[in-house]
Amino acid sequence: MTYLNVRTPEQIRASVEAEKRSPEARRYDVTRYFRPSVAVDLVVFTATKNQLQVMLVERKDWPFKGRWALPGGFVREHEGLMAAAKRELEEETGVSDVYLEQLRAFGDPERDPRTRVITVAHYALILSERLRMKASGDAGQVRWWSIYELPELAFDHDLILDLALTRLRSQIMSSRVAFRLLPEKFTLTEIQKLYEIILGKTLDKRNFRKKILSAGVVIETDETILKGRHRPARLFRFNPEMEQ
Amino acid sequence: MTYLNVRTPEQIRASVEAEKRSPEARRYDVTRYFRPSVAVDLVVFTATKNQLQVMLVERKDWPFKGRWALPGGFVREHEGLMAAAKRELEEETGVSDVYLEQLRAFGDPERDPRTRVITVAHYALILSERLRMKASGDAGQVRWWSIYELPELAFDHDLILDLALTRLRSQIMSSRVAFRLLPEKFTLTEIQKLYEIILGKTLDKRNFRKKILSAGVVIETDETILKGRHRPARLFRFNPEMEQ
DNA sequence: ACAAAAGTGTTGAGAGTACACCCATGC
DNA sequence: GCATGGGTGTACTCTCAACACTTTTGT
Repeated sequence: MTYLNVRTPEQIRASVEAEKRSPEARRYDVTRYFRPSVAVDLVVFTATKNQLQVMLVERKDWPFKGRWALPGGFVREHEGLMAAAKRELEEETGVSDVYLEQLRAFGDPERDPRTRVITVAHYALILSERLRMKASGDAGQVRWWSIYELPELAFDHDLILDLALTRLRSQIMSSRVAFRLLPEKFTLTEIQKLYEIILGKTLDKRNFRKKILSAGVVIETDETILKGRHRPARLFRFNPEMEQ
Repeated sequence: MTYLNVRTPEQIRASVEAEKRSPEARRYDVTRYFRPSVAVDLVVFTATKNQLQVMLVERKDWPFKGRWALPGGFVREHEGLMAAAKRELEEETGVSDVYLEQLRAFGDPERDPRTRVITVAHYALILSERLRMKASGDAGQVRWWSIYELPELAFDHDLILDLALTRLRSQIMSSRVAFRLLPEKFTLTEIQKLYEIILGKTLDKRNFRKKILSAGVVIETDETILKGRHRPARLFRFNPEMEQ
């Protein structure tokens, strides 16, 4: 969309500094309006044990003692939404470079019984092997739950999870996000298993391979891997040119 | 997604009332965290004069005097995000039942030079004939702009508009949103013109008709309309069963 | 030799695309 | 009768889905 004039971060920052100290600033004080708390919540998916799993934390704080919820927390004053989500995820898991994408904001006035909290939901994909989960802050235990055997969730987190799952499934076939859930080198059967876990249905082996290979998203390596008394499988890696 | 347990609004409200007055409430006061201002912004599209047009308001308030921006405003204390967007749109245009959908939240800490404002962007589709735009509140003039001849926009509204346009174009072929931009009865040529305006390219008449008719989204009426010295056109109406 | 997963092609159906002429009307 | 937009069908290509047997290894 080249016909839209997008201001650079430098231009924005310059105007901020120039205008913030203007004598007119006080007259138009927007902070007089109602200000809600703003949080970020994360739907963190991983695929293990033939199940698509989602990360939940057990809340210890009032009024949720013992209820499970999505990891998340409040946005800080000088922090973007994505940055807040990244920080919360790292605090909870110790992992820093993950695939993160915003879903949308949830702002029902009664979604949080404590006070008005608007939350911006994100979803993340993560290799479970990289994880070393730790409890932190107000949160108690952190663990993976199969999406087919979920506990009752706090707030409107069931709605958020539902949306995240729908989004993940609709993106998986048309984009390359699934490769965020795979190690550097993998077999075609491993990718297929992953797709089957995410979509919740079996796929035809020949059609799947044809599609993956003709899409050019994987590159054949000259390595094979042997996992049992049968023919060894060829290893592939993701084609970095297909990042889009 | 039947395996997710979604709480009903009644259940949520009940727990709110039960828990809000608990003696523990004060100990876990979440309002001690930083609270930004939260706004909703609207990308309102219409199609007229062979152009896709977007509604912009001229700001009179500091520090934007004379700059154009998307219509929008702050979310109130007991108001959902969609409700806030609807209210702002009605204040600005007098029109109440429009198609509205959330895009996503924009929260760059420096997107607003006055203070930290997180905005939840929405897009709307509206029949321009129904409009009676009025200036209101802090806003000056309101008018339609062709998406191909836009002024420089305030804030990050160029980014938001860009996203809305991309979303509209990708939804138009797979969903029924386009019919929100048409009167009750219309000719097939009128729909085609609308699609061409939105997508910014010409379409093949025979293929377009084949697709629209076989999708079952329109119902033939027994009326025709005569607009010039040529064969009269058949009028169709939207099939309400295809709402999805 | 056999168990177990890896690997490999063809066919039919449906969707999308390209393309050109007759029809009904007002003037 | 002619100008103007309304209305119609066919052929090709490409994508998707269904479907079964051979290969390579360890034991």
